[in-house]
Amino acid sequence: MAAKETLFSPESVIAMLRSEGLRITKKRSGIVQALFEAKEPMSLQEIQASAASAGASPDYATVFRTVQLMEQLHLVHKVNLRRSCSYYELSDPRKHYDHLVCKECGLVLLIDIPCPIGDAERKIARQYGFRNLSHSLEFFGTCKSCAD
Amino acid sequence: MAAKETLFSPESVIAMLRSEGLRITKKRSGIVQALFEAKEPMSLQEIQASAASAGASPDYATVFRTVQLMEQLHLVHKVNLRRSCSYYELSDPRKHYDHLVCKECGLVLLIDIPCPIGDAERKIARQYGFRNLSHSLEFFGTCKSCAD
DNA sequence: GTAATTGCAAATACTTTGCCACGTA
DNA sequence: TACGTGGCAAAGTATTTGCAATTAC
Repeated sequence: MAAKETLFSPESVIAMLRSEGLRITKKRSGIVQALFEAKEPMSLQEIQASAASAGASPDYATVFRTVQLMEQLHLVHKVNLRRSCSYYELSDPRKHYDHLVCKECGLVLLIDIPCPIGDAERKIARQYGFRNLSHSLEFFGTCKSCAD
Repeated sequence: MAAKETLFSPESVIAMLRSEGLRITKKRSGIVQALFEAKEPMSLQEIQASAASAGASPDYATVFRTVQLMEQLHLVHKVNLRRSCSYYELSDPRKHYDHLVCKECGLVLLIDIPCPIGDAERKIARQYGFRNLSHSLEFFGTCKSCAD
């Protein structure tokens, strides 16, 4: 583990992949880029489409394998949108990725609350003996337009 | 909506299903029973297996449809375990179902923190104009035994 | 040049539906 | 009896893998 956290950017992620002995290809860069441009969690198909429109045109299997790799390296994680496929987003350890989801229309908003979880997280880590805690927090409800 | 919350038990869930005009069968009772006996969120397969070992032997499709029904009635919900299939657990409206998951071995613990989310939930509801908010909160980390 | 990576296509897994026999109310 | 429910089997969707061609280093 690094003594000092490096900046979390496409470049730093690429550097991390490289330092794992992985090769940097146009496809992989495109996938990393797509994840960084995301406004909300993406399905593998969405990642593929975004990477495609940015010049790289990775095969679906390539997206799958790259995301899987990044997941193992804790660079991305799955988000629960209560849908039928998996959604992924970056895991910047210094950021919160908490979401607000409309159960009716599927709208997904990224919310930046002053995170009431930090304290609880530390408490839980201590109490249960867990390390490297992160969390996944999603709120589900009915948005304004759908309430009408 | 009932003026007074009834006890959340297999019987009350059965009663709710009945009051929706649904028929109570051995299969459905078995599925409800399985969910109540669960120590952690269950996949459809696990629900099926549990119901089977308790005497009912519902078809997978039956489990799927029953759980889907219960989900629509807000009696169960999906939980994000960052795995490839869906996991379900009961939705007792008076309880929190927050989880602590080990990323290494898959251990899942139900934690009962004094819920620091309630306040945030109300704040978010107001700020974003959402109604009927509920949330899903999971902590991911490395458990004590896996840290060795 | 060597070994990792990619695309293709197939295999697997999970989810969802149609239809008729069956059982509950 | 009437209509909701269950099982079977198939269809639909998402995930995962094998292998030969390709490409980064």
